[in-house]
Amino acid sequence: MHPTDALTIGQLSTRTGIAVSAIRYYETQGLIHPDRNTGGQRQFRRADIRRLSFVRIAQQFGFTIDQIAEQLRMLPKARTPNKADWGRIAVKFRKELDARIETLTKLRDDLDGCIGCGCLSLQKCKLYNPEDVARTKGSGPRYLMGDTSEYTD
Amino acid sequence: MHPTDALTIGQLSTRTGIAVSAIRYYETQGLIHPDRNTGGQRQFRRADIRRLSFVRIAQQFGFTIDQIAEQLRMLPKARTPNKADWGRIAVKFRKELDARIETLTKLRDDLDGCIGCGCLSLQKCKLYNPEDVARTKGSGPRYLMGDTSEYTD
DNA sequence: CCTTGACTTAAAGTTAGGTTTAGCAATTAC
DNA sequence: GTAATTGCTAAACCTAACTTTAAGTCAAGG
Repeated sequence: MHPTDALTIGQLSTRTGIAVSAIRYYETQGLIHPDRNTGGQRQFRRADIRRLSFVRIAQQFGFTIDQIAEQLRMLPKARTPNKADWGRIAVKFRKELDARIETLTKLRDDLDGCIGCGCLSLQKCKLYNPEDVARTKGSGPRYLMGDTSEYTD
Repeated sequence: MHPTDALTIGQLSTRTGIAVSAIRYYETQGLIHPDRNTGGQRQFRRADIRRLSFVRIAQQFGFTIDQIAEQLRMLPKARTPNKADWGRIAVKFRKELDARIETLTKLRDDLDGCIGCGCLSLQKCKLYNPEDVARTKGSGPRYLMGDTSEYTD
């Protein structure tokens, strides 16, 4: 029952638990590059199961599709990725994760300070002035925090 | 120059660093409930500065507008919220934060295991089967992880 | 051969959290 | 008093990450 190791999109979906529509979408985003058979249908390899699984894990970690695509581009194109290849990527993710945990922990500690003072005051509260943001735009008492969005005004 | 403590939307925007359009949006989402003057323009109170600042902090923590609105609904409507009121909310957030840090830390530790084995194998890898998710839907070898999205298929 | 089920594309729809635009009214400044 | 600001609403637009729909093609079984 496995003349070749090719998988249809439906089979890949079943094996990974990822919706068919999502898999097609991932192709448009450059996360996977399936071949096509003579009829134009996608043909995946078993290595794509791992690839897609990696995508889901990375998403769980909070990475965007673009960031994930960037990592995947570092995998060898010529051969099937091996342990070491995946390991290198995992190390990068580990670093990112460390950073995020640290940020969140710092935020939590600042919140602890706030529970004590109950202030939430623009001038005094640490929460409004995390060291890693603010300050920069030096224009009086504005800019509470430089959050993820670009439009601070 | 301050006959009453009422603020226009522009003033509130300046004081909080939040765009006027965002403030209007927050009103549609029930985060703030400004009065109107005779001309139909919004009139905010100084307490709204704190309220909006709280919104931004909560967003930094990763909460959605809906979740934030829910918390804000627990503030007293009759009087201006005091330290104790804000403190109670902060405690709830602290708990949520703790949970998130824990999840992320666990994920990181699992990743550490993976760097060692380099597996990323559906059957064996911890990353695919975090204890807190999976299992539930008991239907063969599917459902890698129950991530944030609803459409697992 | 023909039906059924899986697959194809393109385009439109969805949610979150806003921004932008258009056309008009109220305030403020001179 | 009039011009420049600022504010108002409604509706359209934006990005991410997909899903849904429409209309049609391919593959497998009997």
